[in-house]
Amino acid sequence: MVERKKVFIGAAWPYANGPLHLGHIAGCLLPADIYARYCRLMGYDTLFVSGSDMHGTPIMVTADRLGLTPEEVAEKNHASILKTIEDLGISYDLYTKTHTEHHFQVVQEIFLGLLEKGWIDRKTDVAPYCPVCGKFMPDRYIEGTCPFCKFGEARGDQCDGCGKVLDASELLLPRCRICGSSPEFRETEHFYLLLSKLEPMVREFVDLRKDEWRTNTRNNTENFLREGLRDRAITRDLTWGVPIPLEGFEDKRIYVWFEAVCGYLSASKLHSKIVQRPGLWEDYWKDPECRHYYFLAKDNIPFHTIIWPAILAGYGGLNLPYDIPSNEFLQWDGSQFSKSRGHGITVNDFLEDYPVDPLRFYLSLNMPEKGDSNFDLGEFVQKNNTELLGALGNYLHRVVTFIKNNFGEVPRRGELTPDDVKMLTTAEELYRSALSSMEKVRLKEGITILMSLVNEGNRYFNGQAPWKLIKEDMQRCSTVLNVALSVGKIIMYGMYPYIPHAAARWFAMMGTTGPEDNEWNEALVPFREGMKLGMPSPLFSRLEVDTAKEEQTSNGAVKTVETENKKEEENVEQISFEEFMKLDLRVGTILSVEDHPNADRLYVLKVDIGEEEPRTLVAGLKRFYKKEEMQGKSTIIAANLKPANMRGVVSNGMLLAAESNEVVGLLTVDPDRELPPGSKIH
RNA sequence: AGCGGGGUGGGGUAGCCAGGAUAUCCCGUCGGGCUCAUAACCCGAAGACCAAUAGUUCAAAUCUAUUCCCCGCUACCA
Repeated sequence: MVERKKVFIGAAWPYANGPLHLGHIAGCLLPADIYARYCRLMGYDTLFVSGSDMHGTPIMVTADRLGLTPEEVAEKNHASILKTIEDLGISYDLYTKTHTEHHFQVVQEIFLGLLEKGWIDRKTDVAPYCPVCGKFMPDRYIEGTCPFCKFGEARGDQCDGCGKVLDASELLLPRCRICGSSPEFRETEHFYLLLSKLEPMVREFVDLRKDEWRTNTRNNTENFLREGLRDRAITRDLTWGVPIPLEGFEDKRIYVWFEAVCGYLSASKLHSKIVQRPGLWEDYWKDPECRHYYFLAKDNIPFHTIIWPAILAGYGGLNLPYDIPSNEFLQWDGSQFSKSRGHGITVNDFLEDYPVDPLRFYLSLNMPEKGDSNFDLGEFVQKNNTELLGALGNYLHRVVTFIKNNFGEVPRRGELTPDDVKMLTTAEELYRSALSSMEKVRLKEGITILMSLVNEGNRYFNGQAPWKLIKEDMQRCSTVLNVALSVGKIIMYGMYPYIPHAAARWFAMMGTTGPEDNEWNEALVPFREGMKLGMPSPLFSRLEVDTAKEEQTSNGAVKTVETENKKEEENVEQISFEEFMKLDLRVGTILSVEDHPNADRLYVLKVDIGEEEPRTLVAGLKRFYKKEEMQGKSTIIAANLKPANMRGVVSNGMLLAAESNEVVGLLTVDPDRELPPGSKIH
């Protein structure tokens, strides 16, 4: 007997700093699920896992702001993500999380393994330590004078003045950004993953596999390798994360980017435990025939093509990735989903208004496999109504209701005409071709092929016109309907990975069970003649854009931890008149507007505020104003703002502008009054 | 600025890696058919110098070079 093909499928671990939005779904969860369902249908021995990534600084920051513990924040979001996964019908064998004893153990095992083999080394470094705050400071929390250009506000990792990458210890006159006190440089010992030593193995792996990867996966990775790999610190002076399994490191944790990817392995092992087959995970991780697929968005590529393979190769004895189908981003209303800006919509919110399978269907058609794609509500509704319902749903429904009304059971197939044969052959061909697209993880192509089969079905049905045959030639009518129903069966087998809920409902209606594992072939076997049919009811319903809702969502009603928090911030604190008067607001006339030499979104302005020399200001208005539009305008300037270096140009003050929903307008001075530059505002 | 992706009929897209004869599909527009089906389905028509230029080739949307534009990431958005 031929051994079953084995497949491990991992979907990138969502970061538990907020609920999932549609972008996450389109980029990793959904494609991974479709692929997993496809694999099971093909009879592959499949393991499909993921989990929530719970550690790291951003979660700590959120926790601080909300007055919660990091664990509370992460758990809350984990719960929300779990709900989304369930609602979407993502068929994980296990969805777990990184903040578990089990995960700790697995990570620590890998860590120690690498240490033992010499792939991890400890290096003592001096790091800035703030005696007032009582902790080591992350690079971006320290500022000082750049040793190269003497710019006074260089950050610990990079100087904004000259753009040079810095080490915090190089800074002159360093200070803590939180309390302003000057940090001490204390010795701290950290562990480094010696990527420079692992590089040959990574390179070998990449060269072996890259030809089958998507363009963006390949290019991103090669670019990374071209610059050569640098050793990276994999521990941090933090308390939120996976503990280091060695004495003397109680105040340090293994950093997320090392630890989170290990989740694929820890989740696999946990799954074995849960199903009470302790050695099961080895089938997937130690059998070299098992192919590993990782589904992720493009921002995650190097972690899966370089770092994770490096860890695995260094540790030894475990399978490296096979394919890494990375997706571009799904946009909402023309721009990036963003939790912090409240742009986009969460899946949970979306599913309150619309059913799951139309969403899965639309995202499948619109998957950002090649380039960024846009989620458009109007288009979503339209695709649902015309393709999912109009073409697919209607085909199945017209066939089944016709049969139900006239036969009540699967009609007999008599002698086949060339038309019938052609229909059946086409159906089989397209079905096989769709499966082969899915095999190559060309999921968009797969569903498109299936939709063309739906088209063929409708055409056949129209051409044969069973509603006429029923009056003229009962036997012929019966055959046509049998063929049409068989085509429907094939379609729904093919569609099952994409719209599993609808598929299951349809098969239930037929009085059978839905596609089982290893049943892809069953699609080509006609339903048993004489089998009684259940009561047909439409699979999909017509949708409408709820305009009120749309208004709300496109205005950014993403219910995230962030926005909840924002609301609190909007309860603006009252300040005294004296405090207000601290602001030196002046009328300023914009003399000139130039592009910033080193930043895409910035202008450099010369503004006359009544001083001898015009002020130089930097403003991020490029997206909202043309140069000519700003030239000559009298606007309001905050004149006593601390100067700031904006990517190499020092800005002495700030233009005042109002913003609402991405519409930005400068505040200008009443042109009917003579108010010279420098006039004080109060 | 560095990196990645992309520019295809009115809108949204497929095809490009492995170059070939009428450039795909959905919507929209126009005309027709059908009446089994959730006003769904089917047929036909109009509409694209495949971003631009140069090159390779018997042959280019597809390969090469250059340019322009869009999007994202990084940075930054005072």
